Amino acid sequence: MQGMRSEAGVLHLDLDAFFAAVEQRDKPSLRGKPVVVGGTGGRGVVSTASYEARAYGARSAMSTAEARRRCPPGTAFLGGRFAAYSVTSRVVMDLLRELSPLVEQVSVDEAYVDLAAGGHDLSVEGLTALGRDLKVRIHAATGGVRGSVGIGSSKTMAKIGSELDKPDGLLVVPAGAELDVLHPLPVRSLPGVGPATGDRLSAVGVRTVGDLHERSLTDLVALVGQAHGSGLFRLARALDERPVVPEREAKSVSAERTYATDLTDLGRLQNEIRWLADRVVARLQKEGTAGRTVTLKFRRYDFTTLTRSQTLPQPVDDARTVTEVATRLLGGIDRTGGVRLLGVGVSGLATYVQGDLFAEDAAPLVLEDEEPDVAEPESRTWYPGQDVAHADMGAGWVWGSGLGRVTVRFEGPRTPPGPVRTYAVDDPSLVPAEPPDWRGTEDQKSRS
DNA sequence: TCTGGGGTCCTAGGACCC
DNA sequence: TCTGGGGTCCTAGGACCC
Repeated sequence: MQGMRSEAGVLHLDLDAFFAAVEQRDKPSLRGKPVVVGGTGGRGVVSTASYEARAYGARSAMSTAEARRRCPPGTAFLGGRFAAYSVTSRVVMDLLRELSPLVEQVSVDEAYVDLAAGGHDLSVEGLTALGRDLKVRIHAATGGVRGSVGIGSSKTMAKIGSELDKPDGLLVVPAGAELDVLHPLPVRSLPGVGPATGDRLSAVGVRTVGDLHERSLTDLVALVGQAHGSGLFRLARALDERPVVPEREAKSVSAERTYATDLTDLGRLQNEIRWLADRVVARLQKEGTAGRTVTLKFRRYDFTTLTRSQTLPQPVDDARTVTEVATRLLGGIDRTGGVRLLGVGVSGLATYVQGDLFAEDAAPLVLEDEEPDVAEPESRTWYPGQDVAHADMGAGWVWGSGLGRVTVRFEGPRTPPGPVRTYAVDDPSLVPAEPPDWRGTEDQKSRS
């Protein structure tokens, strides 16, 4: 059948209660006991509950407070040691790479392997032996961590296979048996069907994948949208040709923080934004990348969440610009009642080299009357976010710089959005000034 | 003490261009 | 003067995943 491999050549591995398993491995006293790893503060949530803790009802994404209520005295609540998880994860991923050059790591504890690309015996017996052997090697190499393996003709079938037989499971779905496995399952067990989609489907009587199979493409698209609808239509028929892709470029980098108590003080909010921007920028620089869009995420005391973003003419990776753009975005948000969470992100990423090329031919700015002399060497240090004065245009701030020119937006902290102009870097009528005074955002807010 | 932190993808509307 | 599509970019929000 079109869209389905004729053999079960994709493997999915999911490590069982991974964080908790590493803790139990490293602390023998925790073995056999309920262990909950996650945020331990007042607003923490559970990352991983050991199977012993799951027996009491502890679950991932549950508030830690709720997990404490459910679990008996003696349950270990741990904050998590991500370096240890990361090292253990690498050991496992290296084992997978011995199976095939095509390994797609989805997260620290999950990966797909294209077994067909690894030249394996893809008979059911061969695959079963391979899966069994892999599980044994993982357990030995990690010192006790176990995983569940699913093998099928597509990523979806492999993932469903590992899901159906965990923990410590192994399920091979032979080519041709897909629909028999799929159709009795609740739609919620399909990857991509969450609470919202589940409710919508349920409302029209679709509870199992078999029910889904009976619906027309048109109905499904009308119900959940074009992309999701056609995806579900195909999934119900086990049509999934997504390849196993080893490395994917990151598309965004972000950092966010939930505060133990809601913040109201503007100075404190600004400090937090700076701290978040520093973290994001450190990672951008480590990866040698930069991005054009800066996003501020904002969660109010009542959990309503909004984002504000601004796309800059050129990619940025410096703390100053990211901080200032994010701080500016904060100015437009009503903070009444307090802030539960702040986040700062940078997206539209490009590598440094690509970034320069991009800026060269895609800078959406018309060069102004004074022809910038690109050949002229940069005689002065300009950095995005810097305040400047211009003889004709008045006060502004540096939006982007590079390639012998500087882009200025004439929009000071106390002035409304103004025009954008690009000048040669040595334009004498452009004069650096003092850093902006962000206390001005209060004025900005009351005026809007 | 309800509801973390890091992501991806999709949708929809408006601006703008051809 | 009115009416028109298509395409891209940007912004905001939502669903989902681990």
